[in-house]
Formats: sequence, C-alpha cells, structure tokens
Amino acid sequence: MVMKLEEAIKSTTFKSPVQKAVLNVLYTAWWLRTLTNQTLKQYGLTHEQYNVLRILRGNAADAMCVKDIGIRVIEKSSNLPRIIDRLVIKKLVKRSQGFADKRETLVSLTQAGTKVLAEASAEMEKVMQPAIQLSDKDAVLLNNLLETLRGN
Amino acid sequence: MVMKLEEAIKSTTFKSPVQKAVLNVLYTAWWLRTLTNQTLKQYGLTHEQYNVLRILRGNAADAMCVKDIGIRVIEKSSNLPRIIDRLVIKKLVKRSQGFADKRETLVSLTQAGTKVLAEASAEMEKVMQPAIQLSDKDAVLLNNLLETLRGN
DNA sequence: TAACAATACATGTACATACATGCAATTTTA
DNA sequence: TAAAATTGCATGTATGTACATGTATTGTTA
Repeated sequence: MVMKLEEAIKSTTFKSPVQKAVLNVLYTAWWLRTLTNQTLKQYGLTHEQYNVLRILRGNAADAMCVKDIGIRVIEKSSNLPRIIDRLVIKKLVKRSQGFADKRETLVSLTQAGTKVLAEASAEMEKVMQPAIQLSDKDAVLLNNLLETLRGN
Repeated sequence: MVMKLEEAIKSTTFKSPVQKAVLNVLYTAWWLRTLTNQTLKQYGLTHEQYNVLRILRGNAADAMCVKDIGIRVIEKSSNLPRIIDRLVIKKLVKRSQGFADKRETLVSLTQAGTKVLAEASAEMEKVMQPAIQLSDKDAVLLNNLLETLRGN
C-alpha cells in the first residue's frame, strides 16, 4: 500500500507544487487515519475515541471537563459529547457533574479504560514505528513546513 | 485562526519529532478540509462532492464509471455511490448504465454541474491562494517529506 | 437584584466514513 | 459451456463531522 501520490490518486499533472502539496497532506492524513483505525479496531476503538482516552491520560488531574478535552483534540468537533457517550457505554470513562461549575461535565478514565488504553497504545507504537519512515531530522523539517503552510 | 500545533492542541511536549509530525499532518488536513468546506458551503457542496466533480471535469471522456472515480478520490471510501446520489439529486451529475459492461454505472457532469463547478473552483482558488503560505520551493520539499513519511 | 448575555453541554439533521454484506454481471477455469 | 470466482456497484449499521438550536447554569450590568 506504499505509493506515491501520483499512483494513489492516478493524477500525473498538478496545477502547481502547492496544489500538489495540499492534496498530499490530505492523502497522507487519510493514510494515517486508516492505519490507526485498522490498528485500533481489535480494541473496539476509533482514532477519535483513542485521542480522547490519551488526552485524559495525559491530564494530571483525574477528571477533565468536556471543553478542555475539546481544546486538545486534533480534529475539532462540536460533538465530543457523543464520542464520550460511546466511551461511557463501553465503560472506559465515566461522567460526573462539575462541582464548582454545574454546567461542566467531568470525564475521567475508569480502570477498564486505563487498561484498554495501555494495551492499545502499546500496539499503536508497535505498528506505527515501522510504518512511518521519517528520521527525526526530516520530522523537524516537515513540522516547520506544515506550520509555514498554515501561515506561521 | 493561524496557530502553531502547540497552541492548536494545547500540547507542549511530544514524545518525538515524528510523533509531532503525525499530529501536525492530521491537524493540517483538518485545517484544509475546514477551510474548503466553508468556502464550498455557498455552493451547497462538500469537499468530497467537489472532489468528484473535479475528477469528472478532469476526465477527457464525458462519462466515467464509479470505480475509476474511486481510484482518483483523495480519501478512498467504499460509498462513492452515496456521494454520487447527492450530486444526482442536485442534478449536477447524471447516471447511466455502462454499455460495454452492464455492471458499471457511468457518471457524467450535467450543464448545471459544469456551471456550479466553474464558479466553485474560481472561488476556491481565490480563497486558498492567500490562505496557503507556501513557496513553490517549500511545496516541493513538503511533497518529498510526505512521500518519505509514507515509505517512498 | 432583576434582566440580559455568555458559557458548557446536549441534541437534531444532513452528510461522510468504515466495514460488512448482498446482488447482478462478467470472467475464469475445469 | 456450466460452475465457480471475481468484479462493480448498492445498501445497512455504527460512528464521526458540520452546523444549528435548545437548556441549564453562570456572569454581567443597568
């Protein structure tokens, strides 16, 4: 499944290198999401659910309100509540009402969630590491170019 | 809405430059999709519908089977039929059965579709050009790094 | 302090995506 | 050439995404 963009979307001519770069970023993101979803499937997780679990783990406190989770997810979405719904149904996280601000819903990992996340992230590392062929030096360069693209 | 990844996902530490690059690609793709969808909204199009219309325009022949469209879309999807459904409802494309191979469904732009696509792509160019801050030289570099990431 | 505005989250709708399955047409092969 | 496998597309279900709207709580201000 390794292929150049030209093969991937059967296009040999692009209006400009910039136009090609835009398509290349979109295609690479799709490639990464697909690889991630395939890896997480055995744990019953999607890449967005995994993202939320990781954010909860990364947080020092044991609970986090929905808004703060939303700030940290990669793909901003207005319906975090529904992603959280599915994690609650699977008993990987639990919800409670905020005490200081009753509008807030606090979300925290359950023991089961912590366990599944540990297993899933170990597997993710094992799969992604060999799949992603990038030296640290190139990664730094890539990060800079992406920031440039977005206007930084 | 221009911001570095650290601000965008409120993360200051990453496990490695490669880990950061992965998140950066995903975030940049989300940024591009959002910008595209907002621009296309006034034409009643989503970025996937727009992608299909452009593929049809790019094709020399006046009709294309679903499989060949599928090969060319950026985000591979098993339900191209439903994206085409919505374009048919809006009368931007029309369907017909393949003559050589009756399993094939041929899709072609209508006059209305050609017109909407012309307007939408002009607007897209006007919006994307100033939004994307990348020199041709950097774009070439970015393309190479993305190919490297995917293992080419 | 009562009225108004803002905030945090939930929910509804339309569309997109991932994956499995089904069906008809075509190709392969025994 | 009949049976089996493959191909091309459609469809069903669960999930995710974008956007608008609703509701309860909190903050602001006249």
